[in-house]
Amino acid sequence: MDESLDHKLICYINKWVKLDPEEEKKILASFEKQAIKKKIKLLEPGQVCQYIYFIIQGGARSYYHDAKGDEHIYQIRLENNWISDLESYFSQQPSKFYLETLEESIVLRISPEVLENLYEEVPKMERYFRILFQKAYINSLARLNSTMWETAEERYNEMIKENCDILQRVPQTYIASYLGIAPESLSRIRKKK
Amino acid sequence: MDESLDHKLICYINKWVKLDPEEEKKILASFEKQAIKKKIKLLEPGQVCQYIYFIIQGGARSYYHDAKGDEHIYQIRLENNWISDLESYFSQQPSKFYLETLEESIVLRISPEVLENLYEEVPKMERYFRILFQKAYINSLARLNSTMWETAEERYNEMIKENCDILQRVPQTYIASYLGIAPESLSRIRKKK
DNA sequence: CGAAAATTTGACATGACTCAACTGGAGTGG
DNA sequence: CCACTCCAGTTGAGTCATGTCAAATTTTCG
Repeated sequence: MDESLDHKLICYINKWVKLDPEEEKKILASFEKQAIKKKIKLLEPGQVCQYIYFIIQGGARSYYHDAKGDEHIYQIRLENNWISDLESYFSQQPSKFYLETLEESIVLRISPEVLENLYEEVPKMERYFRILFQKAYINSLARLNSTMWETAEERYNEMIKENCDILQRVPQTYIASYLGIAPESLSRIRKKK
Repeated sequence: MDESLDHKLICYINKWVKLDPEEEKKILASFEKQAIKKKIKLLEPGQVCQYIYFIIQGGARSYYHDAKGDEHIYQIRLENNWISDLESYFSQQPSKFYLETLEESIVLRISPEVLENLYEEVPKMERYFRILFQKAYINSLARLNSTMWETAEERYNEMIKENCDILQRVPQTYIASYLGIAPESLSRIRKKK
């Protein structure tokens, strides 16, 4: 498998903390690379989430089925992003979620134990994840806010402004679910333009 | 001012990382205590958010005015919780939010520069905040999900189950706004019971 | 006690959902 | 290479939860 891809993770982390070569080596040694075909499940409800995944290539989504059996998409992530069920991963309790590739993908994965060790060995990683979660939290609050107070149309327009690549690569139904809209409604919104 | 209150912060942090007395001292030295009357603004739109606040006693909310001038509440926090506008605080860009006490309150506050120093002096704090943001992110995703896929009534019921104390101490209009419901609708939901 | 604020109630409007039918393009097999 | 199926997306009609606006009522607090 192409070793140069590992570099993407290091690049990404280096945006927020400055790593020396020794640290980079330790980090890369902590992750396992995995190649996955399209529409393959990395996690299913009832299982404990064993890994955080960094997507080097491809994409994935997390979703679940509610009490009525309806499917709702929590996250859609393409390359250079993390995906997991953090709640299950950190608590080591069974997950309610599916984790599934959207495309043929390559990921780097790390288990909670190895991550704990990595925090000890490379304290900058603790800093990196502190910053990562801080930003994720801020983003999530913004998304929460737009879901509460903006119309479906406004939310869709913001989405295409910021993530036009996702639109090209992911079925419309998934986008709709991610935005909290019925697929029919999203279709009508798109027609208006 | 009552010194014993400082202990609350240490207790709270000690739930997640084990501090020795030396570290506790450094942490407490980094925070400034502030007593604030009811309905006082700690931050207004246009200002840069200078502090993260740990509420020892009392409570606060963050809110903003949208383009139409309507007020929306982002967060409601009582004692033993953090409140701030993290986006402004970490980016040092002007905030869009108000931060206002709900009751007469006592807080411990810390500026970004002092917090950076504290991370250096007491690396466990970096770990603590990593865990804090991690949990905040997970909670925020859950709140997002319930806003998207549950009815106003379901959301209200979950709220009273988990935060019945907030209900007693905060005007209903605020709860409604926090839940993303019109105050009239919340009133009708409550009547049904 | 009285003014101001918060909450409730009523009447009505509407954005978005649901369900069902239709369309069109992609992939499959004869 | 053409029919056939399948699935995502679209369209239409009807419904419903929740919002809006205005008025009435209750609560709060100086």
